[in-house]
Amino acid sequence: MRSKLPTIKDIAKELNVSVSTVSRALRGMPEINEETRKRIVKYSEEIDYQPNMVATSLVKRNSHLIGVLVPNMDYFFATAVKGIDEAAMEAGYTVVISQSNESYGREVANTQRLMNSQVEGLIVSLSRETQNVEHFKRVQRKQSPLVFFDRDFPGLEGSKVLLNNELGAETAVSHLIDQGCRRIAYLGGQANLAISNSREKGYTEALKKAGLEIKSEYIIHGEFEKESAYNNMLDLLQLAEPPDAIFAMGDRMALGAYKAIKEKGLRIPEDIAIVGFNDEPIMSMVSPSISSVAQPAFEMGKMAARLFIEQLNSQEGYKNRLETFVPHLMIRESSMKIK
Amino acid sequence: MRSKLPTIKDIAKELNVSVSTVSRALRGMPEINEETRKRIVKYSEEIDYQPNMVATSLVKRNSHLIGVLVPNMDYFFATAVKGIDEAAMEAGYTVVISQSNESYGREVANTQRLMNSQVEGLIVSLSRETQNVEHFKRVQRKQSPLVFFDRDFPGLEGSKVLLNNELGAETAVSHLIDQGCRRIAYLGGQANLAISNSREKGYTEALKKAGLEIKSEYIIHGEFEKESAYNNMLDLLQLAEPPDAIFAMGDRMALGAYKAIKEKGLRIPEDIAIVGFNDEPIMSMVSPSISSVAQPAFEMGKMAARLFIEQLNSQEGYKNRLETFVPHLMIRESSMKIK
DNA sequence: TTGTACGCGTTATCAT
DNA sequence: ATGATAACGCGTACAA
Repeated sequence: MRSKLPTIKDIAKELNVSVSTVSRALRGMPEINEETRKRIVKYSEEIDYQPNMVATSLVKRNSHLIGVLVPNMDYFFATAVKGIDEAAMEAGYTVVISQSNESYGREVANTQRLMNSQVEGLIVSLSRETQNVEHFKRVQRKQSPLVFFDRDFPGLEGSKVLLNNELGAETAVSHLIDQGCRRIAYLGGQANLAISNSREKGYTEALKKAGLEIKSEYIIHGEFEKESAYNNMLDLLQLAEPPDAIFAMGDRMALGAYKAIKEKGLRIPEDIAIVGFNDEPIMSMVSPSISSVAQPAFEMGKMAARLFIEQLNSQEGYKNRLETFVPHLMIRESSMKIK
Repeated sequence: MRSKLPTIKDIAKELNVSVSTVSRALRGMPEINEETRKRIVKYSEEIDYQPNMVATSLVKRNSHLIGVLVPNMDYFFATAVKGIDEAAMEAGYTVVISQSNESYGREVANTQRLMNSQVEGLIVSLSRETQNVEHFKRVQRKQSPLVFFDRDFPGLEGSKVLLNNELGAETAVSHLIDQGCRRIAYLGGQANLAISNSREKGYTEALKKAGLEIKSEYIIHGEFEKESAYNNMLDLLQLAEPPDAIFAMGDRMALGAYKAIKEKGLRIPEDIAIVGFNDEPIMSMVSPSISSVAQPAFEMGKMAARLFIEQLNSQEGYKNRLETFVPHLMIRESSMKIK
């Protein structure tokens, strides 16, 4: 279906003026007679004329579309996307979102698809599976802006908006130490994940600074899901010296540990304190509420969009930028031993 | 930045053939000499030629872009969008997402923005504030496909993908009755909201069928947020005959009630049972876990995209379609009084 | 099988 | 102040 829409040609014909006059009038160029401009504007509104952005894009060589590729739409990414959207909108850009579902294959496919969908460049957060970033080379060869956020990878080239994960972890663990915890365990992700490693580093740093021993049996590399953390927590509870605090690299994992601890009849935070990472809404909804390291997701998204547009408007020889954000610890019941 | 990209013209010049030959070869048209096609394909790959979709869109008069407008990115919509994306991708379409943040003003603005961004039509879920749907008339005048999902409004014209909310509510309340509950309260939204009313209707239906009295003090019209439900629940507990079960029109509200009940030292489900609506992940994560009515979000999204594409490919005189989905009750600890 | 020429809707350049 | 015309990159009748 879809019938033919009116174009500036139709307007020109109807009003006996040239297309250029119509074009100029509609775009409010100065050199137009006020009379004719009014006639043109009036008639355009009558027939509900809408400019065809595709044609404009072709001439101007831009689509004003930004491709966004995220692993999923959990709270963090949904919020970040809102930030991207807001900044993009302000600058007159529209966002095309695509989810990789944490799958490398889909990430590659979606990268292609987005680039073929007229987007002017990409804002990307890598999938958890991604261990190869060749598919982005194409984007760069095209000289298109490429901004990564939240997730990094060795050898990745492009502007980046990252969180100081190490600092976040260190802050969280130091807080647990301040609360009197001495046997703090780390529930982390697979050993090759950049984010997990940064947070682990922050964890060990905090322990070192406090002069506490780093015990390998307190450092767990598991899956991201709740179930995995639940099982790992049960194992931790079997230790001769079970931990008196848990720092989890993600809220899902924190919730798994939380469940295991509760089921064993132990008290939170009295017996075992917990701090998670991401500050998902659920953390404040459960009882006792759970402390968590919050990321400025919205701000990070905004910044990503800003870097994108900056690069778009830049001249030859743009240098990739790196913006690092500082996380903020949300202290809740699960880690408040000292009232 | 952004340098000039190679076009079929460049390829034609380099290979001493005409642009039409290149165009045909690249799109695998049959009437091309196998020799020349190989030369062309080979060279195109060498210089990493990427077709300019903007130009193609202009000629073909389609952008293969679907505009999606959702109120937010909570679990339901995130999942629905995944469904839309999947079906769209299969059909060669790309999705442009925009969030209204439950604001009428943003909905209107985003509708305009999307339509100006070359999308071929819209898949929309209304914002909670929306009480006027004039802004969609424009889309329809353009003969563009318009599909609404999840949220309806009187007088709204377009294809629709809805949930049988009444049935969902009735199922939930009947289940509570089966579990022995007799004083069931309904935590609903503002009185002018279609979804809230449908669910309220299901609630009263179930009571009627069981021959139970419908008490107005058990029917609450509040806000969607947890806090509002929390306060309303506290009020309910003050009644001479407090309810022995809560059916909430949304999970957030269920969580608010949940919190109030727990704080008052009452047991769930023994003293008061709870059923929510939406089946957000959190419902299975808390303890006791909370029953909830699940919507087939992914399938609903897929269907919306299918209707969209169907309409796009249809001839003159397409009739709007209505697809209704059946919800499914997830029974969990919060409503299992009979083991 | 291949080439020529025009059109898609708009903007930009150069005249008038 | 306005008009004619050539782009933008690609697809496609029509010709050859």
